[in-house]
Amino acid sequence: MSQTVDRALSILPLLARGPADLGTVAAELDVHKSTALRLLRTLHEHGLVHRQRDQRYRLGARLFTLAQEAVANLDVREVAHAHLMALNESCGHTVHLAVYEEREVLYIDKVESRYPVRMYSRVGKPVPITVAAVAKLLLADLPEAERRALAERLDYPQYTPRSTPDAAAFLRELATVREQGWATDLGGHEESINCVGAPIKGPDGRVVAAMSVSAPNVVVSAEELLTLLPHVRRTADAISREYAGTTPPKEAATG
Amino acid sequence: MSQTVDRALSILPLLARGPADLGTVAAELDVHKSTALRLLRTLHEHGLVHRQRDQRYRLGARLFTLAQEAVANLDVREVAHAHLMALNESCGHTVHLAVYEEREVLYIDKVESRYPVRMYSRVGKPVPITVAAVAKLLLADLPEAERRALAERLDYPQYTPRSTPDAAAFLRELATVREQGWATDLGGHEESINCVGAPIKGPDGRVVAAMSVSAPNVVVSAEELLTLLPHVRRTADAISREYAGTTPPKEAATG
DNA sequence: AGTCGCGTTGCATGTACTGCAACGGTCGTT
DNA sequence: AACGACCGTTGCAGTACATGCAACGCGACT
Repeated sequence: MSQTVDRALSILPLLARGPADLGTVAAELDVHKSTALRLLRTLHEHGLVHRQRDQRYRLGARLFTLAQEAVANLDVREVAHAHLMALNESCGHTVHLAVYEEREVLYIDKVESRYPVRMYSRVGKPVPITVAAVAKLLLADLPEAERRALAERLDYPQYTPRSTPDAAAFLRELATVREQGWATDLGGHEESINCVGAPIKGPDGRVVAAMSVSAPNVVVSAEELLTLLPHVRRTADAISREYAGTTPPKEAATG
Repeated sequence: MSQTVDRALSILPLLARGPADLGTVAAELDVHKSTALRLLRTLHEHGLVHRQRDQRYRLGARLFTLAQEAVANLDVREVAHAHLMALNESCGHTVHLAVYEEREVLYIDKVESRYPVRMYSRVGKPVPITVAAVAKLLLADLPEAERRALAERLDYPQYTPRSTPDAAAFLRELATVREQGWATDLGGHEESINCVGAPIKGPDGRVVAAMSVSAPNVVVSAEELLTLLPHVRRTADAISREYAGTTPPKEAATG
């Protein structure tokens, strides 16, 4: 809505692809060099971009600090962390915590597997939204209209033969998930990786986050992993209760 | 330099302190509500701020993604990680990796101690710049003029009696560090915590990052920790060599 | 030494940002 | 249930401010 700011912010994802010099930035924004310069300078003053010795621009450290503070505001994460650690202690597998925001699902915490074979993922990375167990849990709770609209607009990449094929199938899956109160991803993203997840609910009953346990076939079979379901659900419920306790009753905080 | 962008970006640190509504933001920026609205909308479209259910604004998830991608561009981190893990495996203590950028030093990687008593720190958090071993290493390598100017401008908080007292002492310390090629922090930040660190150098010999091992007194004494120095230096040198190998010879990348 | 490329600066033009005032919805109150 | 207060939102006129141009300075490469 604000042209200047819009242009300035467009520089960030551009630099996320790697360092760039002034000319490149100006060309990509389709503005004059002097314009790009002033925008970059402003970003620089705020620490969002950094100028390296060869004069090219990179994303800056302040982004780190901000992201850090952003996550600090997500109270669920604080509450959940200890529970996730405990779950990891007892089962040994990778544990994830994720939230939904602005048509994206992303991991906000992770406890690494104690097994040598680990799943690749990273806190802050968007989650494959059509297949991940945590994504299903979070989307299943969206208001009907929003859920339907989102499902229609998504891409359905066929990571594996078991990936969700299309919007219709996805919506059916979400209905099931909402009804049963838990979700799985059985090789829908990576052929050999399975996940079981459960929702974390706020005091108003709405899903504020989702957690899952993931393990590769080579460590435990899908059936064995499913035996962890009660444990996962108990953990999620425990987090929900503690979260309800710490959250000011009226505050409808997302995360 | 660009008023509009400047104002828009000022919103981010403001929201980092916690969610805020439109009126608050407008008041803090000292602009009209409608102006604040348009800025917030633009930030929103780019995913940098998120609107929660109570209509208040929070920092958004895209910040995470960007920070994530920013760090992915720091090649030192990629190279260093395995070495840091190995060092942690062998000694068990907390291992940190840090870089200098825009008058700040910050942790970009960390391997947690295997001992129950752990040092508090967080990736992305600014480092106490006048006392931390990694900060000394990074600042010691700055060009004379910049180093001196920075030292004069810093605050010297007395965390403990052994904290660096003033600019003169700090500059002397940096000279020593530069000469000996390693640094310590013996209770200068937290009374009971000691660190030993060594620099990681780029192909041109300049310090691109610094690493350190930290442990509380209750686990090992300062003397014991110092016996790890050769090990730490060997690790830092190994990273330097590998980094020199992977870095295009001409690229003067900061991180 | 000369030329090319890139970042930088000052300035005139006009665009798009600003603040105002009025509207509409929601919540809390009487 | 009706009223009032509050907050977010919209359209608009004026003008501050962002834009692009052209010229300069600097360093690298030939």
